[in-house]
Formats: sequence, structure tokens, C-alpha cells
Amino acid sequence: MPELPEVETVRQGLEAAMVGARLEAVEQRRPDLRFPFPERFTERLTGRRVEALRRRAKYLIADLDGADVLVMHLGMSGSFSIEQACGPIPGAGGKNSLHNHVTFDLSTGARIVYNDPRRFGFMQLIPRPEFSAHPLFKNIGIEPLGDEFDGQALARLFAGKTNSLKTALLDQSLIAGLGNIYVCEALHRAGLSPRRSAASLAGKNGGPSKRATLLARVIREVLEEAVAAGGSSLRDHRKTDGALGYFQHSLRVYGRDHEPCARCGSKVGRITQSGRATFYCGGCQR
DNA sequence: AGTTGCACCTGGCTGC
DNA sequence: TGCAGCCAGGTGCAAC
Repeated sequence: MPELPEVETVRQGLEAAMVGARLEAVEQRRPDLRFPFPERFTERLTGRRVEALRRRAKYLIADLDGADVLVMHLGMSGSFSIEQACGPIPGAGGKNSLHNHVTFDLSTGARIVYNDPRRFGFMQLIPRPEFSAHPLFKNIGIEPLGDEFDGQALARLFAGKTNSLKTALLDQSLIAGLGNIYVCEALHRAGLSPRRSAASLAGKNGGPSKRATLLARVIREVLEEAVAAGGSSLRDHRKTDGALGYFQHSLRVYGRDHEPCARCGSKVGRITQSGRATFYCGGCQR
């Protein structure tokens, strides 16, 4: 499910429910998701107060009042819902409760439920002093909604790359948080072919190319619009209150192969790059 | 060192 | 109706 806008939508919902609250009970219903849960997972969380809920790339990061930082990743199909501990809502958000793997009962009376059918998500507890040097985070690239992200940064990151523009944009060690949907959408908005080389965005004599400046601008634009819409609900994504995001209605190429391009009328095509579907318009993306 | 391909899972859809 | 096959929003790791 989740790329940056979906994770950010979830973060906003969880932040409102969790920050300032204490974890009164934590239930872990299986030994692992994508990875085994950390040692003494429930014990280390029980009684802790959530001081902040941040996002870095596609990770949710809960700062706790104890020794650990709780890191959560939604994988492909993870979602959180907020329910009332006393009044179970069967099938809330349309999810199969078989796949409810973790619940947090909060001091406010709210219950946070993590559901993940494919179990590509995971949770980690990292001792605070080790956090910034942790392998999960030390290799993560620039935040595309951050102040430092612009055409200059993009051009510098892509200089000398031998892979395609599409593949480079998906590389989390370069830019953090883009996934298949928003890469396809940003490339269409910028009129750039996903097949051109990443290095072709690098500027001459040190400065950013016009293409790099444009691409950085539309990446920011498409992500901001998607966050404002609550993300794209193609299959699993729901906000923490169970409501659907609605950015999928604004997608111009993703999932629209064989449809006419909204900009030039050519037929939107689909190819495979690095084993993943790419949707693009050969008529206006060069 | 940088890139590519596969593996990890379940569920939903298509076509026979 | 049933079932085989394919596809899906991500990413760590082995192999080139």
C-alpha cells in the first residue's frame, strides 16, 4: 500500500490518538511479521508514554519516554485503525481480523490495531542512542518534502548513475519515500520518459538542468496534493479512521494503461522496469 | 561499488 | 462454480 503520502496520512491519524497517551497494554499475536519482533517487545512497550510520532521515508517512528524508539514499517499491505477498546468494531475498515497482528490499548481508552495480510511490514525497538546510526536509517536518502530537496540536489544525486530515471527515483538511498505510483505520476507531470537515463538529469558545469528543476518541483507538488487527499486507496490503504484516501482519482497514468493520456491523447502504455510495472505516455514523456 | 533479480506473503482478479 | 495463474503500493540480500 503505502508510499510517503499514505504513511504520512497514517502518521497524522496516529499522532492525534497516541501522542501524550500511555501504552497500557500491548498484544502481539504472532512471533514475526517480515522479521521476528524484538526481544521482550510487549514488556518494553507497556507503560511507556508516546512523546512524538514522526515519519522518515516510509517509516513511522514513535518516540517513547523510556529507553527505546519504536519503528514501524507498513510493507505492502499494513494498516492501522483506531477503535474503542470497550466496543470492538468487527471488520472495522473492511479488514479481515485474522490479520490483526498487534494491538495497543491506550490510557485514553482508544485501541490501535495493526493489520497486515501479507506481513511485509515490521516493528523494531531501537535503543535511543543507537537510533541515528542504525542500519535502517543510516543509508536513507533525502526527504522529498524537505527544505534541501530541489533540482540542484536531484542533479547531484543522479550524476554518474547508469540506471534509468524510473529506477533511480525508486532508490530509497537517494530519495526517501517515493514508490511506484508517485514516481510514475511525477514523471508524467514532468513530461519525462521513465526510460531515459538518470544521469541525463544531471546539469552541466555543476548547476541543475532545467529538467531536474522541473522534476523536483512536480515531485513535491504531487506528494503534497496526495497528502492533502489522504493518499491513494487502491486496495488496502485507509486512513486510521477507516475512511478512504481519494488521490487515486487524480492519478493520470498509474493503472491507466490503454486509456488516453489526459494531456496529449496518446494511449497510456505499460512496460516493466526492474521487475515492476511502469505506466507512462510515450506521446508526451520524452 | 553499483545494479539487478529474487524472495518474502496473502488476496483479488482474469480467463479457461 | 472451481481453480490455476498472474498481479499488487516495498525492500533486504545474494549474485553478477
